[in-house]
Amino acid sequence: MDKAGAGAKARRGGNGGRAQRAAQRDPERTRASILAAATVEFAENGIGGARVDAIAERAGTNKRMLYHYFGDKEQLYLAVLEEAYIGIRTAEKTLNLSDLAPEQGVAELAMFTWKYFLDHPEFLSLLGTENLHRARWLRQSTRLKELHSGFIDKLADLLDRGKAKGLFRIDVDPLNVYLTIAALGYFYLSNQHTLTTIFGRDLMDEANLEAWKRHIVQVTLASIRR
Amino acid sequence: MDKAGAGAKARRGGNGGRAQRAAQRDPERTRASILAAATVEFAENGIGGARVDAIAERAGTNKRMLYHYFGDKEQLYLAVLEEAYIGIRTAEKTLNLSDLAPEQGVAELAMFTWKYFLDHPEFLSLLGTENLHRARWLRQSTRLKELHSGFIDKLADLLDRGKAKGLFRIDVDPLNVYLTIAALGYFYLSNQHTLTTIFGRDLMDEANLEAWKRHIVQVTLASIRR
DNA sequence: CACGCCAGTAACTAAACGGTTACTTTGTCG
DNA sequence: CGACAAAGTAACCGTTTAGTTACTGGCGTG
Repeated sequence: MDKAGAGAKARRGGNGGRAQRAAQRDPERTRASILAAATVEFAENGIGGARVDAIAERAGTNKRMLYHYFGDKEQLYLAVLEEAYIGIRTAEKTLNLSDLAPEQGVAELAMFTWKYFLDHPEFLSLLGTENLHRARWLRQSTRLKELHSGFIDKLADLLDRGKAKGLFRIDVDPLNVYLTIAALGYFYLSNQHTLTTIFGRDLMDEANLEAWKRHIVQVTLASIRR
Repeated sequence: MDKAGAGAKARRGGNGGRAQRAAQRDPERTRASILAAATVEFAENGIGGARVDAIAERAGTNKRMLYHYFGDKEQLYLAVLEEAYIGIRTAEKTLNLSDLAPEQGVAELAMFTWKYFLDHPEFLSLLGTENLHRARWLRQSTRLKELHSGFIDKLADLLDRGKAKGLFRIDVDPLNVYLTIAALGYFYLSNQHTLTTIFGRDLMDEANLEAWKRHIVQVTLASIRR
């Protein structure tokens, strides 16, 4: 219907200044919009509840294209999962901990993780789905195996500096610190619906979100200080 | 095949000593075995991935009985969820915190929660499924709404005693303490597969499990002490 | 400038799925 | 005993689902 409307995506660069209006035919855009639609569908319904037809419709295309670009439902899911992990790994790189004082650095890491989880509920949901299936797709993905988190090494340096200054206990384990931060953020957000129902407190209220962020920082720091 | 073998379930009590061998026809047992099979199936596959035929087969019966006792797939799922919540609430009652010293009590609560999660992976999985669907069935269940956790009140008393003795900070919030304990246990276990894959450490190794239990206690206490 | 290739469409298919029907078996109670 | 109710079975049904086929239309290249 509104084919002309949107993007004005130009394929400038690389091909000698041939700036021309985007065609109705645009493989990159089609592929991207299928991926975006699939991310929503898989995040909302899990892998068993996701519908291929729904993805195609949401993407504004049809099933044939979906199979053309991604092979089948499972490979599409894998592409979604890979993109989600690439997203957080990319974001992680923007965080520079090496310039900060140890306590400040841990606080920044905690707040960064919290904000990322808060801004990307689909990532949390996909993690949940992937764990339900015992990381079946994650394990099978060569791309993702290479893409390990840089956090742990950075965090280890930060903690070492804190230990040297006598701020942190010497037996503090970097992975445990990261797991602590991730656990506090993940559980609060991913289980918000059952928790809100049972405890009758709206966890997504602005004030409560802010309080929990401070709680994560406080708990993390309290657990590593001498 | 082995119909005669197992249960020797007797319907003693309440019916005037009429102790007789369990018949092949046993509504209670059939219902229970459907429920048990459904718990496994829903926990393993989520609601969208669970198969009614698989449940019937696993239960050693057929679909007609499943529909006879539970109505439809969604009501069966609700029954499974209700039973899971009843399970943890029942277990909670065995825990007596009022006789313990404040720090000891918090430690007991943390270890109890950890052990319950560790022993009941299906409960964690069902929680995940329920949250994926925004607590749709939990909210709709009148039975579960009445069944709120007794923990928070008990914990509040315990914390108050600790505050009076000058052990805990006065601004400590009972729900936050419980969320902290639950978060640390839930995340570690429910995300074990992706975490193990990415960080290359077997989180379910006996030594690591024990270390994480101590970690939960330590973190929780460190976060509430003055 | 036409030819081949790739993006895109819509209608189709076979299998799987949730749910039902028609029927048999077993235990209970007047 | 016999009749009624509830437990149990298996075959069946209509719909939904993942995946495919047969086709159309636009774009770059030789």
